[in-house]
Amino acid sequence: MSTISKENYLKAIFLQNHLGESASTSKVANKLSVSNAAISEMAKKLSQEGLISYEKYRGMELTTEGEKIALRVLRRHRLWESFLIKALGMSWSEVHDEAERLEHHSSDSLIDKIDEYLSFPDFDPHGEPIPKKNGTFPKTPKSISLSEVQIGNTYQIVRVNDQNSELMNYLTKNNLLLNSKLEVIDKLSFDNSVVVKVDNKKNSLSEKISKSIFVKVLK
Amino acid sequence: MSTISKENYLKAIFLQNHLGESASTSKVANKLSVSNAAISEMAKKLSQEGLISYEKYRGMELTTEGEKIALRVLRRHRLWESFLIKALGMSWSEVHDEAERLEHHSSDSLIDKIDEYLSFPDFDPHGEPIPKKNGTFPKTPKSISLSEVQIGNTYQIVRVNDQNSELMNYLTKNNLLLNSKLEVIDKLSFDNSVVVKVDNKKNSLSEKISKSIFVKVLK
DNA sequence: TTACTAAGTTAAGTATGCTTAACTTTTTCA
DNA sequence: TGAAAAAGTTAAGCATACTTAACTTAGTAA
Repeated sequence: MSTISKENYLKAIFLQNHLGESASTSKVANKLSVSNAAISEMAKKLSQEGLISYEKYRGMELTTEGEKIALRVLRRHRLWESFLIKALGMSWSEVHDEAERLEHHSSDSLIDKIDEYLSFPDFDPHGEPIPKKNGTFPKTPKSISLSEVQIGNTYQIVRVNDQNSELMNYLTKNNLLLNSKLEVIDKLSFDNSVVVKVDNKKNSLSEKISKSIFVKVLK
Repeated sequence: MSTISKENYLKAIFLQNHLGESASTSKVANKLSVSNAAISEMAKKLSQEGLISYEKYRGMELTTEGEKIALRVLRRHRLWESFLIKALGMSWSEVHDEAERLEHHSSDSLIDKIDEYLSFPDFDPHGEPIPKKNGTFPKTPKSISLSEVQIGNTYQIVRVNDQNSELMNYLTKNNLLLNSKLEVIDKLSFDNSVVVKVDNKKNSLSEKISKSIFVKVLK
C-alpha cells in the first residue's frame, strides 16, 4: 500500500534518476532529510512491493509501477503549484512547500478540477513539465543554462530550478520569471558571473544563480 | 505538540459540545471511527497537554487552548469547502471529505488567501458559521428545523447538516440548497414527513431529511 | 594491493496511534 | 437496591517510520 512516506521516496528517486544520476542511498536521504538507515529500510519495502528494483549497495531504480506513482505525485505537485499561483496569487517562493503537502491529500477528482481550471497546462510556472493524467510527460523545450550563454545574444527563460525559496524571491523581485527576455551583456570569467539586461535594467547574476536559470536563444 | 490526529479529536469534541451534548468517549469514538480505547488513551494525552479537561468516566471538555485549535481547524475546513465549491465548481457532496484532509495540510498564508478570495465569508455553503481568524464565531441566524414548521408558511433554508453525502446529493438534485425558498404544503403525522413546494414542484421529505434542514420563516 | 575512508546496511530502540481482550465503573430498570 | 447491561479504561500488542550505534562493503589513493 502506498503511504505519504512512500510517495515521497518514489518521487525523490524519480527526480534523482531524471537528473541522469543514480538514486544512491545518500542522495535520497539528503533530499528527504532522513538518515541513510531510513533509506535502506524503505528500499527493502519498496522493492518487496515491486515499486523499485534494488540491490544492496547498488542504488535504486523505479519499476514501471513505481514510476507511475512518482509521476502521479509529481503531477499533483506541479498542478497545485500552478493553481496556487494562478488562482490565489501566491508567490513563487511559497507554493513549493505548500504543494509538497497538498500533493498527498487531494482526490483524483480535485486534481482533475484543478487541471481543468488551468486549461490542462503542459508546464508549471517554473517551466517544469506537468505529467499528464495518462502518465505521459510533455516534451521539455531544448534549453541551456544561463551559465553557458554567449555575450550579445538575447534569450528567453524557459525553466527555473525551484529548490530554494530565497532564490525564488530574488528572481521574482528582479523580474527573472518564466518567459522573461534578457540580453547577455557580459560574462566575468574570474567568478563565472553573468551580467544581463532585463527590462532595461542591468543585473549581475552569480554562477550559482545562473546555473538555476535555463534559457533558449531568441536571436 | 498538535498532530493531525489531535486536531481531529479536538474538532470532534468541539462539535459534540457545540450540539449541547457532552463529549462522551463513545460519541467521539463513533464520530472518529476508532475504538473507545483509542479515545481513553488520547484523552489522557490531550489532558496532560492542557487542551481538554478530562476526568475518567466523565467525558471531555475543551480548555480555552483546546478550543482555539478546534476553531482553527473548523475554520480551515469550512473555508476549504466554500472554496472548492466556488472556485472549482465541486459538488456539495464531494467537498466534505476533501476538506477533511486539506484542513490539516494548509499554511496560515494559504488559508488567508482563500479567505480573501471568498471575501471573508461568515457562512459556508451549508450555512455553518466560519470561525474568524481572531477566533470569534459569526452569529448564526435563528432557525428551526424543517420538522417543526407550520403548514402554509413560507421559509428560507439557512442551514443544512452536512454529515451525509448521499443526502447532499439528494438535496442538490431537488434544489434544496442554502437560501432556497419553500412553502410548506402538508405535514403527515403518521411518519412525521413534510410536504413542501420548491420551484413550484411538490416534494415529500422524510422526518430524517427534514431534521437536517434548518429554515427561517419568511411570512 | 593494502589500508583507509566513504557509503551503505543492520540491529535495537522510540514515538504515535491504532487494535483486541480483559477488566472496572456507571447507568438502568425491574 | 441490586443485578445486568452499557460505557469506559487498562494492558498488551502491532504497524509505520523514524533514530543512533555498530558493523559491512565499496571505492580510493599511496
